[in-house]
Amino acid sequence: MEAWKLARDGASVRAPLLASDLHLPMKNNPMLNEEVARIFENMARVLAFKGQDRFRIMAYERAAVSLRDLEEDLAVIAEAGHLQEIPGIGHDLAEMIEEYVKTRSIRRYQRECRGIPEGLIELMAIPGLGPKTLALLSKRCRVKDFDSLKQAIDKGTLSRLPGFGQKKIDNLRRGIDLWLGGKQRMLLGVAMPLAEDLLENLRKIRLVERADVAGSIRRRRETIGDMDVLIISRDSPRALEQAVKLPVVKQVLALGDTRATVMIEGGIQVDIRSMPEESYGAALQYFTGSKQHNVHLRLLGRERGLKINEYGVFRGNKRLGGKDENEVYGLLKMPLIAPELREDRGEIEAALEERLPKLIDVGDLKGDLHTHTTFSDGKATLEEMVEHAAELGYEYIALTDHSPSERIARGLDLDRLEQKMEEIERLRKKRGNRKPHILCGAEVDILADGKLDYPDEILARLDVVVAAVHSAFRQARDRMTGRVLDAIANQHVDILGHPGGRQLGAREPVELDFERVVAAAIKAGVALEINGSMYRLDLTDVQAKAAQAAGALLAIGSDAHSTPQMDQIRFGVYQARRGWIEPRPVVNTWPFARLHRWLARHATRRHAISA
DNA sequence: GCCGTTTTCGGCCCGACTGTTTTCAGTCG
Repeated sequence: MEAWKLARDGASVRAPLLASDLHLPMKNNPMLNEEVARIFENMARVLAFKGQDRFRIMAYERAAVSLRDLEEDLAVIAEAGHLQEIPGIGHDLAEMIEEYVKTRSIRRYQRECRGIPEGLIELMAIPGLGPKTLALLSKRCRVKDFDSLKQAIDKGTLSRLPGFGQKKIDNLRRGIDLWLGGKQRMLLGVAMPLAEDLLENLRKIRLVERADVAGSIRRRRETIGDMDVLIISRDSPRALEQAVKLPVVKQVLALGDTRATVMIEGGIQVDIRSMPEESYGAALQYFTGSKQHNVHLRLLGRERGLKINEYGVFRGNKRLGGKDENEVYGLLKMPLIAPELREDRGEIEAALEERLPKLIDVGDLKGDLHTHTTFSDGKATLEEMVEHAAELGYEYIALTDHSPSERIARGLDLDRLEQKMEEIERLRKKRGNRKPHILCGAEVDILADGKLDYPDEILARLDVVVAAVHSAFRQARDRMTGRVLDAIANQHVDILGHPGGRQLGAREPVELDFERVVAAAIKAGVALEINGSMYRLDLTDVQAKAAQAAGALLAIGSDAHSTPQMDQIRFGVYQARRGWIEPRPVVNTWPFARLHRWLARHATRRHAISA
């Protein structure tokens, strides 16, 4: 499987970056695990709605998470009889998975769903709307799906319910907006593997000479609406006919001689366009967008007497080019602009003046400074994480487990932290001179009052301190800003983790005076994180750009909770590229010696890191 | 419903926050 490398932009990739590149068996049905995970998730919701035992509910939730983390196909595991080796899968759930693999349905699930209106349970995914509220709404307001919920809110019937005030109703409205937004757009981290899978299948069709994804996926936007795919074929109608028969295609919405529209597994709509070879670059440029970027470009062309469309660049009827993207930009007297920059945020002017940034690439990273292990809520042991870092070719890795306030994540109390330090020391001895350097760190909660979750004398003994907000997200702007500034002012803090605190489609960012935070971070030499978790991508592209322009240091972290997730750091890099980020200010592109000097910038820290 | 190097039964996810209360229920992580 071809990784999503950025080779077409002249960048190189040093290490394999997909789990599929790392000798793991390929899934033969990438959606099967997800389908079962969704059923278990739904089962948990149904049981919660019925007010069943919370531990039973948790078991289903845990199983769903566990399945999503799986690299192998469930059908393969079931075949081998190893289902119960999956964490969180016992006798009963294994049986249910087997049944699903065989029959594509689970009788027990259907039994539990009986009598519950379709469309009711999914409402529980609305932030702020839990099982109790939903049960109440269902009983007292006849809410049975999204429409009836909306009606109940608009008619004002909710305010008559016990415990329902104006604020609660406003919150529910906000939750619905978030949910709708999250529903319409898919996370980049979900869409990219689907695109990858589709391209791989398209390229296997003999009549397809080339296939690429364009659109917002190619620009690496954090969420994706639909997918645009381009192909070259000598026989477009027949190639498209074969394309819509691929197993990943669930529904054919349109099929013509040069274009097909389909719905693929995962519920995403795909436009497949077949283009003549001489127009391919122009088409790739055109369908990559963004719209604003293209409008600006075409305007520029017109000033020079050129017409630009998806078939090429023309003067009158004379075709000047369009075979590849370089030609298109070249005819406008500018170098190729990386897809991530094409948002009309000044990149065209920068290209004309030859001051485009030299964008960071995955291959520039020399380590990961934000990871979790089994000491807190990670899935992989300390040693497994270090070993995977070695496979990625990293010079260093920081293991930054949670602090005690993060109870749900089994944050480390002082005893456990002591144990972790000892284990790291043992591992360092065992590994000798082999890379990577192992840094003992913590992701330390910034408590509601701005204090940190470990005392200073403990922080002083850590090699890397990532400080982050994990609670009291709704504090007013002044209070939240003061809280974060307090954390930055602590001399032991190195990185401000996921500064915005948002989760895509699920939680709004915190209210923060970002400029003041950047200024304080610069003064203190603290790096701002670009968190690579596909659910966070935080800083945003715009914030990252502003931070770099102001002179701030940055760190790109995977926030990995398992070894495969370490590879997701690429999403942080994509986000950085969208923010015009160059390698220079990103501390984890630095060689270890330089990173070490930075980490040891405060006298209290100088003794700490053993190398 | 899962899990087990004290347990095959009895633990497991409990504290913070919000909004609504006047002592607490629901939701979230």
